[in-house]
Formats: sequence, C-alpha cells, structure tokens
Amino acid sequence: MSHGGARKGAGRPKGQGQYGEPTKPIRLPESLIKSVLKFVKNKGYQLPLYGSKISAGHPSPAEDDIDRHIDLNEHLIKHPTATFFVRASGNSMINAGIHENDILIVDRSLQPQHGKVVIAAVDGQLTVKRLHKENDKLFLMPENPDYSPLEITEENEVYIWGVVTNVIHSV
Amino acid sequence: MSHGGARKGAGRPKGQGQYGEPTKPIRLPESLIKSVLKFVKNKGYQLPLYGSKISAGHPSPAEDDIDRHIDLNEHLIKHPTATFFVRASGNSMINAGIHENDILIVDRSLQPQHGKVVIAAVDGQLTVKRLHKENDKLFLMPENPDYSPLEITEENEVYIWGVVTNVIHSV
DNA sequence: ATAGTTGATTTCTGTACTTTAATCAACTGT
DNA sequence: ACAGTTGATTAAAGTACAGAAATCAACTAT
Repeated sequence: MSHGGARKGAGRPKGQGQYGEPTKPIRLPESLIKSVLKFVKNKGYQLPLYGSKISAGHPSPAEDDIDRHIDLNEHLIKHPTATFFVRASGNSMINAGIHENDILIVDRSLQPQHGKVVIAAVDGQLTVKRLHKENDKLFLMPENPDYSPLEITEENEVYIWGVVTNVIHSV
Repeated sequence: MSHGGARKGAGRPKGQGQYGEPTKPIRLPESLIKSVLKFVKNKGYQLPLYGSKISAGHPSPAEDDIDRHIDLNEHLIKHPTATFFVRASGNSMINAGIHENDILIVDRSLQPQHGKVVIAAVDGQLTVKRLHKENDKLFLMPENPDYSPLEITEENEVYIWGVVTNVIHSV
C-alpha cells in the first residue's frame, strides 16, 4: 500500500527558493537586517558598466560590451572608515569638474600630496582646492581664474581634512 | 562546596559580540554571503554627509553639521533593476559637467523628456546628449559649442537607452 | 594577604533539526 | 478513463539548542 516512492524527480524542485540558489543562515546585527535584506534583494547593487561602443540594433547594449559589474560603494570607497562626503559650495574649482552642490567623496586616510584636490578648513569654512607645493611653500590653488591662490602659513589656520577622490554631479 | 553562584553582574557581559548588539540568524544566498559580510563590516556603507560650514578647531568636522548619513547606492540608484553605468567618451557635454571617462549613472525606467540628459545609440555608438523637443521635433543637443545638434528623424536610427541621473567624476 | 584555580553564570555563535512547501506517482471513486 | 486524494520524497526556511566565550566569586595554595 505504498504511495509515491523513491524515484528521480520527486520532491520539491531545486532552485525554488526566493533566491534560486542554496542559502545559509548567517547571524546579522539586528540594526542592519533591514538594509541587508534590501542589499540582497538588489543582488548587492552589482550593476553593469558598459563602454561606449554598442553593437547595432536595440534590444539591449551588447553583452560582450560589458566591461564588468560594479558596486558603487566598493568602487568609490576604498577606506570606508576614513571616508565622508561633503557637499560642494561655490565654483572655485569649476575647471576641475567640481560644481556647486556636487557631492565630494573625501578619503581622510590618503596623504594630501602636491597636486591632489583636498578639503581644507579655512576660517571655519570647508573649501575645496588643489594642493600645490612650491619651494617648500604650500598653496591652496583654485581652478577658476576668478579666484586667487591661498598660501598656507603658520598664521592662517588651515587644516586639511582629506583628499577628494571623486565628485558626484547631478545632471 | 559551591563556587560562584547566582548574582548580579555574573556571566558574559552583554554587547560583547562582534557587533555589540543582538544578532539574528538570517538565511542568505551563498553567492552573496561574502559581499554581505563586507557590507555589514562597513555598517552598510552609511557615511556622513557634511555641509560646507564647520565649527572652528580641527578635531573633526562638527557633529552638528552632519546633514545625515547616506549610502551611495541607495542615494544614487532608485531603480536598481533598471540602472546601469556607462563610461563617457568625448567632451561634447563638457558644459553639463560630463568629462571624458566619467561614469554615468543611467536609469532606463525614467521617461526621456525634454531637457533630460539621455544616453542614445547613434550609428552603433553610445552618446550622451540633452534631449530637446521643439515643435514636435526631437533633437540631441550637445553642451559644447564645438559640436552640433542632431535631429532625431525616421531616417537616422537613434535609440534612447535611458536618462542620465548622475555623473561620477574622478579628480 | 595575595595570586592563581575552579565552578557557576550569562551571553554569544554557529549549525542541527524541525517545520513548511512543492512535487511525483500510486491509489480511489465516479 | 479521468480527476481528485493521499503518502512518499526532496528542498527551503526558520528556530531551538548545544558548545564556546567571558565574567564573577568562592576556594586554595603560598
């Protein structure tokens, strides 16, 4: 009086889970569970990055043109604990591609070297400038002919916060 | 012959876990476990966004100036399944803040309306232009005086891929 | 006294196990 | 014959439980 029985194909099919693949229980801090579930739902925000050439037709950019998939956080933020964002104001760095209200990604763990764009505090105001070293003198150089360089001396209290790595501009 | 015994303060202290807060086991797809652990280690990539004013001194940008904490993915990508990235080439949109090699964030779920910056396929080549509607005619407008507008007609095979929402520029 | 040892206690952590879900095939009634 | 029912089977999902870790206080030896 047997029903069913051992046979191929019986049982719940594989890949029927919500993720279509095997899962494992992992302990997560409660405060992050919500955002982790969102993160997982979006497959870790791994989105395709295309080049500029696409094959003809228009079903979708050609698969073979996909350079790779990237996650903005991982791609832009190398030192998460040392990184912060600043909203840019003014247009003294317009020629470096920094516009009013852009979001600047600042990495505090990078050395502010000659030629780097840095965030500096001048008179209690954050400002973006390119750091320029010349004959042991340090300058904060704007990249806009309407503005003047500022030399960093003992007198003026200038503190360099970090190095700007990327600019996020809203079109 | 008893040692220890029930008493206040005995036992492993609370908040001694690696996250300093209660945890819960959650099932995750195996392929994403690695990146989820990274995500959790970085506290969900929630980083502070500062304004441009800071209080004097230089221990750290004043706490009260923190607008909020943001996650780049959540902030920039509203429709994860419809979003992709394209690397910009050429400088026909320089006046819109789009430079060579910038990464463009493109949302395919947004309507390409008049005035929006769009990604279009022209002759099998991806191009960025501003969409311009005038008397029922559609144009792809460069934002660089050295380039000319292109009218979208039945003849030329122009397909609009999506709307550019943000530009990521490396300094 | 004082330092080290040991049992009791509490929390943390990973995974084993139970419950639920989905499918197949034999069985049953019309 | 055909549709519906039921047991067997396998996979998925959530949780309970056992072992590890950390701390306290009584005990012990010096």
